[in-house]
Amino acid sequence: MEAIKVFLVEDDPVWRKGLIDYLNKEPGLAVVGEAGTKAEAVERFLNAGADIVLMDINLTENNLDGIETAMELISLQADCKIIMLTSLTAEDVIVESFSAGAVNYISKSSFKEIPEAIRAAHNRQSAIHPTAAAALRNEFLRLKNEENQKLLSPAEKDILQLIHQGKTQTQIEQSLHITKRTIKNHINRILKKMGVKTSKEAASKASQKKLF
Amino acid sequence: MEAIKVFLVEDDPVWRKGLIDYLNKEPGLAVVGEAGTKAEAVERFLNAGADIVLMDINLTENNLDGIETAMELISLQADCKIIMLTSLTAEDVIVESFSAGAVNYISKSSFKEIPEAIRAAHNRQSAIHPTAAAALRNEFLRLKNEENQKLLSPAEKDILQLIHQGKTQTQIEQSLHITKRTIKNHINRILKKMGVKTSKEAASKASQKKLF
DNA sequence: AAAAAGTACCAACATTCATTGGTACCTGGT
DNA sequence: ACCAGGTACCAATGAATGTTGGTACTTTTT
Repeated sequence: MEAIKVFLVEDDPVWRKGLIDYLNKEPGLAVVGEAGTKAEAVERFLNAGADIVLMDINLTENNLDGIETAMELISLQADCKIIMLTSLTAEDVIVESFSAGAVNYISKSSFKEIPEAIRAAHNRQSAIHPTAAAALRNEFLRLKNEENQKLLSPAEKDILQLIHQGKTQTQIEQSLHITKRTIKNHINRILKKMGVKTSKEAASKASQKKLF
Repeated sequence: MEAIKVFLVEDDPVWRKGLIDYLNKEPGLAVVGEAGTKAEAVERFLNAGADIVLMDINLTENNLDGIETAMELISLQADCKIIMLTSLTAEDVIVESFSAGAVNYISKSSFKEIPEAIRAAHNRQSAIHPTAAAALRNEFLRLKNEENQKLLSPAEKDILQLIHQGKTQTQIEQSLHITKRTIKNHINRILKKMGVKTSKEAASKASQKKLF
């Protein structure tokens, strides 16, 4: 079986040398290219013909140009699999990395897991590391919630609230000073948007999903 | 140290008995409540005082009422940690589960990992399983992309496209039959939206992030 | 210096979406 | 038969956003 070809992007010469030696000793892994800057990475990447990219996020002091570099490599080869390597655990950096297209995110402190992560990425079994997975889940929930908030218009939310409190259409008519016709129209749009059949269903579902 | 208290929701009596025996034998784990239906779960959950819920997704044949049940339990106790248990690997079911608020998603076929997942969830170290993590990542990318598409208006996208092709404002003026003034205004809004300083930057960033 | 790009406002117009209400009809329960 | 809820349209109004272009000026590039 052929070795998995790894392209390494790391500015620190000590880490670079250390990682190359370390990975080349691993059975089934071979470092086929290396770069220390964004420019070098872009220049050498396609010729290296790598399966996996291992990318340090801080290519220069106080800079996240590894994320930019990742995006560049993906524009060069859409299906390239990039694993981010860093000591940072800030959620926004993790999220940015995945947003840029990275398949995994590993802390330099747990560098022992790198070979396993490379193999997993190569087999499309993205076993995302706990801290990164938690960040991804949080961001997913944030995005889902944002999407949910936009589903219903203010007037629709008002009406659904009152239905949830058990009010009839006649009672809502009095509460909001609008005609039953308007209410029926709003409810009809709500039912279509939410894919349910009755306003009670819509109200309880909306309450569970925090749609209002 | 006190044992982690687990509440089990599972309709199949064989699995239910098996899981209870299995988990109770694990050091540090104790099943403190069980339910076979949504109604039972809602009724018994708060009294059980559990730390973690292990929830089968199919409480009835061909039904995903485990997801609904999860949402119900979360409305009862917002911070309850629910692990979904299922044999399904459909991406939308996984996504729905996390959307409902689950912290993890385990296949019944890898039931040996359940104790570890329970401990991880209890320590807030959500080590999400590979298949689920991949689904979560896909959905995250889908949502991010949707968000990205909305950043720029149609006219702004058109202009950015042409800039990316290397056209000058004078050339764009001729292509789109609008004055240079309009173009400058569009570009100005684009630069503010994207937080960059030049239109070239904006164009290459937009191309990388697939904003048009 | 000239050309190209960018900044900082303002304003008319179009389009899209939300809100409100209309007519007319169907369904399920009491 | 009546009433509440629901379906299927249509339409006027208002608010928000997008589009286009204006004046006037500064910065950057060639």
